[in-house]
Amino acid sequence: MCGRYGSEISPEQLSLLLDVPEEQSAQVIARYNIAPTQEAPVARLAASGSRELRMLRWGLVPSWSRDATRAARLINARSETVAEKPSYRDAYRARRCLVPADGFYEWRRSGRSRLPIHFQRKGGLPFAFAGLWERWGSPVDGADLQTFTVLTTTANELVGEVHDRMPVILTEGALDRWMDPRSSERALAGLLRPYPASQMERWEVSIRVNAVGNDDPLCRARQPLLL
DNA sequence: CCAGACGTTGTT
DNA sequence: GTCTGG
DNA sequence: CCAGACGTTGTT
DNA sequence: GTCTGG
Repeated sequence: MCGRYGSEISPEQLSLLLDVPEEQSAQVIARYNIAPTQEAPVARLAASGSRELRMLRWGLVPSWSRDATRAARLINARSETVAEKPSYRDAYRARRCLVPADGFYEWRRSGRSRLPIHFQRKGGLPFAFAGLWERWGSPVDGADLQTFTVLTTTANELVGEVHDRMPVILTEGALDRWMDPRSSERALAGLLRPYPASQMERWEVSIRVNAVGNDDPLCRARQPLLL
């Protein structure tokens, strides 16, 4: 699965990767420990028909939710069932998005402790998670909350040694196909595959990434072997 | 008909 | 909002 | 995902 | 153990 990630991508790279205006990507800062309930940049189709980059909250809240308090639960959507699940199916049809990143964390349980491992494309190349976004308006106070979730699939061999699920990573042509409103459901399903293990790398990092308040390059620094 | 769920993960 | 269970 | 709270009263 | 907040 994917419950934390990082995005150290320059505005130029972001605009190139996502096809969004530079005046929007220029506002985005590098992050090393993005956690559920926090705001993060997401590329989506604007009303004009072109793409826009907007800050949305991680943790999808379905439009029919009574309240937004359980949002932090829906940080991931299983790609195998996303087209049918009531919480996701409308967004899957009409509100797919791209979540820029250049790495993510998985935790290995060792007794009582949880040891984080950083995963990235070889060389740290940027990519996008396949995402969905949703709009929720409180009937009471007129709030307009916009949220997103990250799709997951079966883990590849590299991630599988830690967890059986991993986020869906999109690169190159897959980004446009994911975002194309005309893509068939069959075509979309074909994109929701594990990214090849041969094109990824991983290493252990410090448990300082466990605390959401730590958000700096040290979060992804290689952890020297400790006794 | 109304009431209640609607999700993922991990662990047992 | 929509579906399932009672 | 992990960390931290999980309760009430009264006082500052 | 379970829920909420970040």
